[in-house]
Amino acid sequence: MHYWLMKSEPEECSIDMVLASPGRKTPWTGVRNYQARNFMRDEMHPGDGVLFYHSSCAEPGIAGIAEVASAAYPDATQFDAKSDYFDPKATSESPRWFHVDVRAVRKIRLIPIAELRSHKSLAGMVALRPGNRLSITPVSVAEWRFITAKLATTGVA
DNA sequence: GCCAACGTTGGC
DNA sequence: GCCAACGTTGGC
Repeated sequence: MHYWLMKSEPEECSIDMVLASPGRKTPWTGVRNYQARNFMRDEMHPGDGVLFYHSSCAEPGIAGIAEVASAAYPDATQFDAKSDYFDPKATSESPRWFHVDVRAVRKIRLIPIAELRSHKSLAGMVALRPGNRLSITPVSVAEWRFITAKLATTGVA
C-alpha cells in the first residue's frame, strides 16, 4: 500500500468533476514527465491512497481523497494527432506514456498549500519541496494519516 | 506578471 | 556525453 499526491488543474479536472463521473472514475491521461509516469507504471497499485490536489488555480491545495482504481495502461492521447498530448515518437507497439485510473472517494474541505507548509509533521513532504513541479509525488504513511485523519476533519468544511 | 526550479533539447 | 539555451510548472 502506497500513498500519493496527484495534482490536477480544477478547470480541467476538479474533485467535483470526478465525483460526478461514471463510477467516480477518471483516466489520469496527459502526464508527460518520466518520473511521474514511472510512479504510475511501476509503483502504483489499485487501492493506493491519493490526495487529490488542485493546482494552478485561485486556491491551490488538497481538495479531496481518492484512490488508484486500475493498473497502468497506455495513454491513448499520445496516439491522437489532434490531442494536445500527442507524441509523434510514440507507437502502439512501444507506447511511451502510461497512466492509471483514479477514483474519487470523497471531497474534503480545501486544505491550502500555506496550511500544509505550516505543519511541522509535513516538513518533509515531497510535494512541498521548494520549486517542486512534479505532478505526482509519493506521500509517507505518517503524512497520509496526519492529513486525512487530522487536517481533513478539522476546520471549516 | 514575476521568478525559482528543473526537465528537455540540440549543438558540438 | 557535456552543457547552454529554452520551455514549463506553479506558487505568489
